[in-house]
Amino acid sequence: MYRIGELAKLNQINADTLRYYEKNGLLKPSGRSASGYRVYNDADAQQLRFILRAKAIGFSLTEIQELLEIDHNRAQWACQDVKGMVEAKAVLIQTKIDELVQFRDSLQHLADACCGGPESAEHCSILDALEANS
Amino acid sequence: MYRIGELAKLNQINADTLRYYEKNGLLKPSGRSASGYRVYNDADAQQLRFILRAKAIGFSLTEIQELLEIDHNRAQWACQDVKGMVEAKAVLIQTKIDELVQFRDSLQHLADACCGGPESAEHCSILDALEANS
DNA sequence: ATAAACCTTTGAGTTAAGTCCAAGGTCAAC
DNA sequence: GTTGACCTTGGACTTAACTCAAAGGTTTAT
Repeated sequence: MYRIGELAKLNQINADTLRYYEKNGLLKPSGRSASGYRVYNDADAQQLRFILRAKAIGFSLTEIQELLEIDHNRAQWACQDVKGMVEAKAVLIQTKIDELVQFRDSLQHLADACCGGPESAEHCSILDALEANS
Repeated sequence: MYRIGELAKLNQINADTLRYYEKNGLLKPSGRSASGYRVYNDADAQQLRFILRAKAIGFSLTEIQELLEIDHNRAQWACQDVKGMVEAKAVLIQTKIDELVQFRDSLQHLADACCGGPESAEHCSILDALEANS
């Protein structure tokens, strides 16, 4: 049994984050104390670790909600559903990687063409490239 | 001489975006018509292309503002200042790429271990991995 | 008995880069 | 002389995932 601050500290997050997760349907404490304090049990703590692990992997909170729903009703889902979600996410990430690689290459291209010296930037090739008509 | 809608259309952006750029000090129209309409000249149009090109490369509007400032005062800056900015940005992007590659590998790892079949997810290795204690 | 450290709720603020809306003024065509 | 397309301003809204503040109640230690 944990109080909110305790559970937060154990997982190195902010108590506000736990309230936020509750408001968004990700983690509801199993009970409340007589005075209204949130009380989390071990199952709650485990679910929180599920959430944080999935987040670290890169899932959004909305996606995590879907994963939790599946996890709580495993019998009603097929392995391929879950694998499909993960693979779709992988494709998205790959797209993002490709974009960034292209971006990095553009930058590298600009930097490579620049003398990089202490001279005035009057004729800087980088600025010229950005100025260029066309 | 262009009016806001004209310049926007030519560059395939929204007129609101031009007003937003003005508010944020990126592009001030060189004048106003008698009735208060924004009037952009060719130099303005060229600066807009500078902005859009830098944005396509991946710079944030704040960074573009810095680039513009340098561009407008080239004599006061050295090539190495500009090159430094570009290279710093490249390092940041590389870091982001590394993170995403790691994320993608994590996902791939999960997906590879999953049978992906039409069977119930009762014993899905992906969900198990997220559930795992430790 | 009181101070410190915790908890409660509601609601607003944060970042980035726009996008949309309302209420109204202007311009060109027919 | 009146549509319709354009323009003006100010301000609110969007997404994601928190984070903070205010005003007050509870618990724990001294």
